[in-house]
Amino acid sequence: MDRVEDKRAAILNATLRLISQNGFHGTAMSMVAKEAGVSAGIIYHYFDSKDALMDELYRHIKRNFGQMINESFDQAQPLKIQIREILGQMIRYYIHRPLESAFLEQYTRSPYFSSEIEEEVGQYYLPLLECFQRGQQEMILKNLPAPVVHTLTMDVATALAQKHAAGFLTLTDDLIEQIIDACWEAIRQ
Amino acid sequence: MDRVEDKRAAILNATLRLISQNGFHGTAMSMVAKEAGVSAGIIYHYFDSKDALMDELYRHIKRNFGQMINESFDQAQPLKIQIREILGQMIRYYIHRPLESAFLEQYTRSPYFSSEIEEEVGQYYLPLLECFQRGQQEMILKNLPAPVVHTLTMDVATALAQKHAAGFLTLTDDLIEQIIDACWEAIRQ
Amino acid sequence: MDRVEDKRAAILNATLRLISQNGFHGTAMSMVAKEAGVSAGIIYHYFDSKDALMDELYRHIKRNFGQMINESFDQAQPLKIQIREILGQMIRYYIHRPLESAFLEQYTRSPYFSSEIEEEVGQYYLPLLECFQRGQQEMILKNLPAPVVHTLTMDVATALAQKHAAGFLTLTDDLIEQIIDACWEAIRQ
Amino acid sequence: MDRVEDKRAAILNATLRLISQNGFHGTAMSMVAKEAGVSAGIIYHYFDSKDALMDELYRHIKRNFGQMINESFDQAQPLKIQIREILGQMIRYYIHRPLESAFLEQYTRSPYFSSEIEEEVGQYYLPLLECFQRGQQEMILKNLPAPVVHTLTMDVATALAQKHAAGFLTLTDDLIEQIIDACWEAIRQ
DNA sequence: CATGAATGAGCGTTCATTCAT
DNA sequence: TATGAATGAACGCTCATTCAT
Repeated sequence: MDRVEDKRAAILNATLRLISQNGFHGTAMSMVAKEAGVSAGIIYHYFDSKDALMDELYRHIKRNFGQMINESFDQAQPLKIQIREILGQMIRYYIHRPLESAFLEQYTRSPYFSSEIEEEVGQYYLPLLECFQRGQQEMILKNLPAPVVHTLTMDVATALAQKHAAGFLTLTDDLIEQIIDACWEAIRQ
Repeated sequence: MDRVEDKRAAILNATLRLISQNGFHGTAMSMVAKEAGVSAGIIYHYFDSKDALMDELYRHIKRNFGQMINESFDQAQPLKIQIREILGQMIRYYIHRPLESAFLEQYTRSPYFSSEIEEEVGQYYLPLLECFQRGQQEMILKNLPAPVVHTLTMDVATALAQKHAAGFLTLTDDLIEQIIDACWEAIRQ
Repeated sequence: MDRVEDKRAAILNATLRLISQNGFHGTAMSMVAKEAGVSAGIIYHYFDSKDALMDELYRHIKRNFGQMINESFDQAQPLKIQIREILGQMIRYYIHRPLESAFLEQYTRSPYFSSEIEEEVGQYYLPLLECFQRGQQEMILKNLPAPVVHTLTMDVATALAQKHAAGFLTLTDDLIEQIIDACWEAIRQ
Repeated sequence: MDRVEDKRAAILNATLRLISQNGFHGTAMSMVAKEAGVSAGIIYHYFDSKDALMDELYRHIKRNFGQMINESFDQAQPLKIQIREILGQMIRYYIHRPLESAFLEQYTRSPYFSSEIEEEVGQYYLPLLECFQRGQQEMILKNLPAPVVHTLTMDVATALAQKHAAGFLTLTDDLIEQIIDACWEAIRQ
């Protein structure tokens, strides 16, 4: 990885750390610069604006998450096992990445959130969507709209990751398994 | 209700409307004043600061919600019916109050959110908590920590209310019933 | 004149002084605030933006100039005397107001200058235009387009006022009379 | 012309084009670099600073103009014809070079404009000045100070060239002749 | 109680200039 | 010579908060 990519990545990482702690409003560009160890001006060499930086970070996180999900498919397994496995990956992913989950919660409730970007990152989740659709066709899952399924799984995961990070809750491996079971019960037929 | 309370209430209502639309960052105190039909200065007679106004609004909403929940208890019913009824009230409450649910989502992810206030508003939910505890003792509900149950019910409700308000989803009465069923399946033994 | 108008006027005057010395680029809003003896923020209470402040100042100066010109008409005089009189007023006006003439020169060559505002302030000059038109109809003046006449009179006046202010030239009353004669010779039939 | 001079000239040309369109304030050094097809850093190899670049461009234009004027002298003609010829050259020069005239108008009203540079470029105009002086001695021209004569001829030319370029006026050959006549009438005895 | 003009720190962003390569 | 990433001071502007009236 060359210098240029290092600096770009440093800015994105600093942004992630600060936003998850202080929110969008509480994170000044000058703070990002300081945290990343660069000057204030150079951020605008890599990103057009604060908004563009946020959008880029969102895409980055969603892309990583999508890749992880796609890699975890085991087509040899029966659909029920596949779906439970995906569910577990999703929940564990955010629980082990409190910064990312805090950022996503902020982002999706902010004016930055737009249909265009949603459509763009949506492509990373086509295999996942298809899997859930097959689950509904084969009567393994309830016939709920995709956003509802999304809420009953991923939104629950990010919310719990936040509570864990904030100290309202301690997520042990055992408890994580129980949560996976609960989510599965919510969406299964 | 006298004049003083009218003005206080007008400020709180204006704040709710603006925050749910524009977020904390997008809502200037001068906008609140205009929306409420009062001068900018007088807000500081009723509230110590912008933060205090937000905290007060949070308490107000949580108090209302708590009252509604407490009023809906029907002790004559068996516990299972009681819990399902509460579940339905919780979900319907936020789905029919998109402003409140938008505000809560913003607030709980912001730096305003603190343990002290959580503890304070927690008192309104003691009967509810007790009911869930009995459900767990009687083996009707899974033995999950309170914040997890909270996430699987109220957080799901606020998230879906938001998606409904944003147009990503249309919540019919039928779909609401299905969501209630899903939440019940998630938490029941 | 009340306090509010005093402060508005103080800001406009400070702007005029600074722009005529330093140009648009060289005049920061913070300098205007300091020069006017007010805080930086309050300027935005009276004017929407730096651009709007400049536009307002331009309108202000053009309005004053137009009033002066209109008041100097003496309909009892023959047209030739009237036109020479107007010419003298125009030239003297800017020569005695180097700040205004410096501002106008800056403004008319800047991106602020727009057809809409030109049209708006143009109304103050209808009697003047009409007078020149009659001069052309009566074969007293050359049949030149209005912008050319404008250049041969007002633009010459502002340019000379600038050179006087910059010390490249000393404008005595005698010299001013000679300049009036020269402009008259340029436009007369 | 070698590479070095090519690059220097490219930077000066790019600057002329951009300044005439966007003004000093609207022309960033990075824009000059892009327009000239060079890197931002190299400009500082050829010019000490942005100010020095502007000064150099001013000298360049004034030198060209001076050369043109000096070459157009026809000593065989009577003085009156010579002066009228020079007048025509001056006016036509700027009218056919709107970029240069736009730049000059910006420059002469800016903080860049200084007596030292004026003195320096003044040398290119000695033959011209001498010619006007002879005109005054021979009672062909009015006995006006040099800056006034300058304003009544060159400043009029640049102002009209600007109005032509901005579309406020259309300068036909006929009209240009009329303007030359008007300027002549202004300065002749 | 109530107003809204006033403050000033802080924001996102730009850009002339430098310097490691 | 030449590049363009990097710097950081300065800009226009916002807004929570105060205070004379």
